[in-house]
Amino acid sequence: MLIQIDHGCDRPVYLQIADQVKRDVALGRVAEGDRLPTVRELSSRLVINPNTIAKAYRELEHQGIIITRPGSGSYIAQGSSRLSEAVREKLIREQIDRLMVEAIHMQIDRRQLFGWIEEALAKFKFPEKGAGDGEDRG
Amino acid sequence: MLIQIDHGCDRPVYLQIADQVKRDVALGRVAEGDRLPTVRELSSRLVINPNTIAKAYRELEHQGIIITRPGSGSYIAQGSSRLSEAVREKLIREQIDRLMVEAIHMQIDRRQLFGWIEEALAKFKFPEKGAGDGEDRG
Amino acid sequence: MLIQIDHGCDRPVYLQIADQVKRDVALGRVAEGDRLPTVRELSSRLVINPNTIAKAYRELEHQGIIITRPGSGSYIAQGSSRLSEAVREKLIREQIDRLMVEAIHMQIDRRQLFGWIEEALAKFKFPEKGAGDGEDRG
Amino acid sequence: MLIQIDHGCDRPVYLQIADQVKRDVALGRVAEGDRLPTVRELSSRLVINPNTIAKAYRELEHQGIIITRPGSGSYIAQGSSRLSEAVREKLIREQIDRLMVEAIHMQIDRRQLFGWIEEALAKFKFPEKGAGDGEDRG
DNA sequence: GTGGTCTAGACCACC
DNA sequence: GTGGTCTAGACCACA
Repeated sequence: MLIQIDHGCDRPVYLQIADQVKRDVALGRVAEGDRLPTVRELSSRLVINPNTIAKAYRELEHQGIIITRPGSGSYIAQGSSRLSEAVREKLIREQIDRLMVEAIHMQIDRRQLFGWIEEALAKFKFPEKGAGDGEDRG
Repeated sequence: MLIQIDHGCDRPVYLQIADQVKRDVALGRVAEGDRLPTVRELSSRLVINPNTIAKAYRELEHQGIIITRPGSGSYIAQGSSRLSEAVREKLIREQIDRLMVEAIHMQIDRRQLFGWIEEALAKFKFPEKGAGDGEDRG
Repeated sequence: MLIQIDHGCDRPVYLQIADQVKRDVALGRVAEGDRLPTVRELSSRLVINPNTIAKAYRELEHQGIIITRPGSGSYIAQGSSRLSEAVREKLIREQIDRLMVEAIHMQIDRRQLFGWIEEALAKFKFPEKGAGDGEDRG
Repeated sequence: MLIQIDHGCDRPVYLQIADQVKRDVALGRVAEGDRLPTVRELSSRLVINPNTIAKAYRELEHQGIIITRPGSGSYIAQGSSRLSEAVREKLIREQIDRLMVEAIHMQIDRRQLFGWIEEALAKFKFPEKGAGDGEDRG
């Protein structure tokens, strides 16, 4: 699992790590039950304090993305969201709105933005509920 | 200009204010040259420390969204981003990716997400510059 | 808010703190919106590292018991459990079973245990859904 | 003796094992003098490190639940707690309080909780010593 | 070996 | 003033 930290970025390091693990799960690059790098290994690889890695893993565990077994290591959990449907819709729609606002202020036009979104929709591995819906996209 | 603060939300107050000003510009609710409420007025209306309002305005000015004329007030600036095209594309695509990651982890399916995005694309006021804008960029 | 730490106990200090805050909420000793002691104050009062207090508060926030606003402080949130009904029942019944097992191995007899449980049921402030259910108990 | 390990659970494996042995004693499924599986047998059956099993047995022996005779095996001991009466009462009452706190935060109502407790009280095999045991204690 | 807890202290963002 | 992040390092529990 490749993880990169941008120390110039204002996002906290521990969240950058959590983001990237979540991203790899979302992209299908890691599967349920896969073992994550140990705290110490990632710590020495990224030259970051072990506590910071541990904090990232704890955050992921709180979100139900991984489970961590003391003495053994951390593993990708089953994908499950504990939030109600209404709350999830609200959160995602807010995030979409923020994206629109940013794009407009950066003078991205609608067609360009739409193109990038389509690329992203194709790139990620969505959980398709029905059969035969999106197999030829990703 | 209507601004509402959610103190239960984890987003800093000064960014909530800046977000909403930017949003109103993006939605076309306010236009270039419009005057913003004074720091003092907004401060008493929202029952928020004036320093916080001032910080929000400073943030907006830094992003080029408004201009502040000492002794006169703050005004909506021309929509122009000072960032290079490459940086703007990178930032927006990162934001799109984060949206995909969150949606997947909240088990939103692709079709549902696409629907919400289409609604948002329609709702906001994009600067359409004609058809020949970014097609040869790569 | 009175909080006491037993350093001889094997339960982590940060969980002892979280337990006692939860307990005070459950007993009705603090109400929604009440402010908790600041991290620094509790830290100096209990002679415990501020990070440990902060960890307790973060745990409470993850459980939805409190909300914490940077720069302002931490406050009791609305009582809400995010777990599904089935999961909640399973967790509580497991805890009841553990109680029975311990009591039996400590040779507490059934009547004695029942008495203590009745006392506890009366002592705590349960959310009574219907009208006129348990007012004469607590 | 059936023992099952939930690796997803946060309770340490060695305590899960000890819990289940204690539970079987409390339920009357095993009686004094019964022989426990050997460390080696349980180790291979549960696919768990023998050290972990040994630790569970050590814990049980420490609590006086089992006795281990080197070269012979481990056996269920006589049910007797080495703790003083006051300490036992304190420990059990604390456990009852924790149960109340958790139930309240999970929004279980008093009647529902009482029902579950009654079921558990009936399910387990308490050592009823007659009616005149602890009436003048507290 | 693994992760968890706790301490001590620096620095930053927010109000 | 408030809490948040990160570092450094000691010690413990678990497998």
